[in-house]
Amino acid sequence: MPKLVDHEERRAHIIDALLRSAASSGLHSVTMRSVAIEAGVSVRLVQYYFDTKEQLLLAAMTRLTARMGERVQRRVRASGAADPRGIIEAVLLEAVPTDEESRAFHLIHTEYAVLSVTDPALGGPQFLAAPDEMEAFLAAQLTAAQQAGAADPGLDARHEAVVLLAVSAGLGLSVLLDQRTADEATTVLRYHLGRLFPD
Amino acid sequence: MPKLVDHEERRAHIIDALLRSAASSGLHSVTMRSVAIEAGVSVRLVQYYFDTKEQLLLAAMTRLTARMGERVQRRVRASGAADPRGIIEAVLLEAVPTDEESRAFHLIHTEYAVLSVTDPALGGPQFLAAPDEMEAFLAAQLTAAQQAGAADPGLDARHEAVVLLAVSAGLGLSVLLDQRTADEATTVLRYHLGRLFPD
DNA sequence: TGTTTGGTGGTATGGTTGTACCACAAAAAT
DNA sequence: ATTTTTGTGGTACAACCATACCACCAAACA
Repeated sequence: MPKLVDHEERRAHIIDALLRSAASSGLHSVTMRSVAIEAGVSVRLVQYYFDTKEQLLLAAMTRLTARMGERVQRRVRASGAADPRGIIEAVLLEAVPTDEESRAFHLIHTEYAVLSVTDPALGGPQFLAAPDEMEAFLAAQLTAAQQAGAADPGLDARHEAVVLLAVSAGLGLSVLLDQRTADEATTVLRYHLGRLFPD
Repeated sequence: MPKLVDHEERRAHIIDALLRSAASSGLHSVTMRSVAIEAGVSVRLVQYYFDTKEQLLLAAMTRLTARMGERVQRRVRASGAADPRGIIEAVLLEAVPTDEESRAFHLIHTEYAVLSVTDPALGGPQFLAAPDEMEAFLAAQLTAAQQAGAADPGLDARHEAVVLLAVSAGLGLSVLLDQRTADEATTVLRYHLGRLFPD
């Protein structure tokens, strides 16, 4: 079997074109043609590597969540935080779109999420697994902080984890909608963390 | 001039058909035809009362936000709350979709909001005014509660108002995405309020 | 009574979309 | 050397969309 091109690399190239296109004009406006043009290939090629548009969208969503996960991990590592508070802060601040890439990711991710409510074709459980995991992780970090005496022992870790997730999602969305600047959102998030971790 | 039909009533009827259609299959999938069918009228009529699709969508958004505002007011009145805490709780709990109507409203509203990020035709400031007003209102209520000795005096009212708005939006979204039940969201929201208003 | 005007239906049209189909080149396998 | 197989381009097609256009009816006004 002749294999001249790296399939995965081609697919990634096309998906990135889709993400770029979706970032500027919205996920709803991406078409096979627009993706092809943005990627600098023919429509036939997009068809070749992703049989149908639905599969293309699905693959793009998978890649998107993967890239977002990488960003979180990189940020946590870059923050150099070892204590629960630093880790929590790093994780949650990733939900606030600062640079253009982050803004694009969150916008598209939100579009996918909203779309998945009415379109069952887009993996329903795709949007359930990650937050569930995150919630458990945050609760564990909070509990650890409480045991270390860093966090208010009166807190209900489980509930606070849900609040943290909700507030970061809500703040992120408000920044996306230009209701707030990223700096304001960051300040508020830090303030809220300060209430959980008394100095 | 012969005037057999009430224009506003006809428009409302068509818009409600749009909202019903959008609630079940998503705002992105509403077409002139689908709205006409749902409303039981001809496509020509939809054209007649709303010249273009864009105007139809705009009118529907206006009506949607109006209906949502009414719901908030009705809920506050129904709660019979006179103290800041009761009022705040009533207002924020309206962001949690419980009944089907509320769920539909919030879904469509969110779709509009996300759409407005990339589509400048949909009123940009439409989504800025309401939250801004709400934030000021919540901050004022919090300050009043602090002065009455009901709320923790150590709180930064302005920041807490932003947090409240974000957490209710985030919780509402998570309920919409079926990440959480409405009951869980309600419990968490009440828990969070309990932290601001010590018993 | 005739004529304007508001309300309605049906249909044509120009454009776009996802996808299927056909052809062809070149590398691998035989 | 010939026959697969993989990658690629171009194009055709059926469906659907928003909108423009044409015709008609009945109510109001003259």
